[in-house]
Amino acid sequence: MKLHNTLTSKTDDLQPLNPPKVTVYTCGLTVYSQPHIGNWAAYIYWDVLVRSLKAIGYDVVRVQNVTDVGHLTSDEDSGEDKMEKGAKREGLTAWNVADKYIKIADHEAYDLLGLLRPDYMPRATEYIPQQIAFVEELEKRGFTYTIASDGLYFDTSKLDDYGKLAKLNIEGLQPGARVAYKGKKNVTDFAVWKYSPEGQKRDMEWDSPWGKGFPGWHLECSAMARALLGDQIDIHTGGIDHIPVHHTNEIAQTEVITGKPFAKYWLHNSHIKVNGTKISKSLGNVYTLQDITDKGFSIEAYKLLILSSHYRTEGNFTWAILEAAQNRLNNYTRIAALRHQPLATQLSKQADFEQAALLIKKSLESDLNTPQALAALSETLAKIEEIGLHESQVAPFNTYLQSVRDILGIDLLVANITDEQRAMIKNRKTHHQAKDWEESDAIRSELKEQGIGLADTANGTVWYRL
RNA sequence: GGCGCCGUGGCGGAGUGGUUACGCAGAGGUCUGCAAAACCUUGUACACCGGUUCGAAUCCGGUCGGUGCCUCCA
Repeated sequence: MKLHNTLTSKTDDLQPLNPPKVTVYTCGLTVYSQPHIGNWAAYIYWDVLVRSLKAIGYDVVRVQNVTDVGHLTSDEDSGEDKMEKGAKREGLTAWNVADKYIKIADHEAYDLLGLLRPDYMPRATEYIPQQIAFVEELEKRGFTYTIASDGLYFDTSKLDDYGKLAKLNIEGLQPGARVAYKGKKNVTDFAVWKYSPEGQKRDMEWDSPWGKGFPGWHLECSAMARALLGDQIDIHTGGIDHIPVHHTNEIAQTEVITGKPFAKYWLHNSHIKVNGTKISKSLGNVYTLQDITDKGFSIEAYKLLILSSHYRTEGNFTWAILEAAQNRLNNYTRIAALRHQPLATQLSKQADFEQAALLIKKSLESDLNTPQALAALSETLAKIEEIGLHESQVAPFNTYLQSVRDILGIDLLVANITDEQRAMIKNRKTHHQAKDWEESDAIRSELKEQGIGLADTANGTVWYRL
């Protein structure tokens, strides 16, 4: 498996720390509002990553956290906690907001998108003792300092290699838009523990050796990754936006304590744009899965749209592009339905399904080249459409479709029609042969209402799902 | 201002120093009761300017353009 590693800026061969085990940590959602299609794009890619690793034979242990506290509205450690802000907006407590969006996200990810559930999905609020212990260790090593009535901060100047992931130019940060928060020793310093504002009661706050408050956002990933996966992990994934701050700070904290490289491979997905520009609330182009189904498109088509571009490419979303993906998917399912309708065609011309499956696997082993994998899938299906499926090839074809589902997460195992529907098709054939077009067409339109389309080909009538 | 990414045929989007990516859409044709599908034919792409090379869209430099993070948003 070759993967592009942000840390080395190169596409490296995956060499796990303890093969065949591969540990994967994915930065999860902050559960304070409705997830949008851009959020899901990232998880679709990492889902295929995990599926590919498993297909290769690795024993994957995956953690994906749930950020339910501490994520501020600014990377400057100023501003509000997104959770508390969401609570205010919805007239709920922060705890209720978290529960609400965890439920929604869960439904969308695992019911609608059909992603694989990670082995662990820890909530930051469930790991407060571990986070406090983590900060205590940082403090013991002299990496922290206090800003009165604000919080405990990590002193990034004490690290020689701070910013190695992002290749940060610390000097360059000074004159820019990024203004140092008051009291910080260095612009890049970040909070590991924030105090509850004086005279205010937060929904989420805990006692700590430094006073009542809540953990810094970056801390949770470091603490939970360590608690669940150990001092070192193989692969850490996340959005490209997390490179300069969040992941940089995770590395700083963890490596101070363990003295070892945190993650061996850092994978980052680019963001998908909408209408050629970034997804942003102020631009009003924040779409959800609901919007997709409301327009009559399928969630599976959206997955296909995402996988049609590489995870490191800035993808684009428009309704026209989604329509193209939907058409492509419809063609796939129409051909996949042939698994129930073998023809007495020439066996010698059949596709080599084992080879075809291997082609997909090889593409994904090449830094998760999903567009290339889909091209291979398209070519295989096109061949079946062209020559039909021989009776003896039904089983290999099904095996192939299963591997497509397992590795790409695209389910083309189209269900068979009912006996009744089969009888209707047979009945229509009788009328058709008798040139009784009226009756023949009536049956056809009745089937259409049941979601079954018919095509009279040179080899007879073929059905497909609409 | 700092850091980064990208520029491929109508749209989306891979890849490679010399060979058809692939998909969607379009055009012409064959077939066909109709419909749908299929099949055949069709686009000879790689921002621009230099350089390296026998040969570059693919490597190097520059120019122009777009876009992202640093601020609500993955």
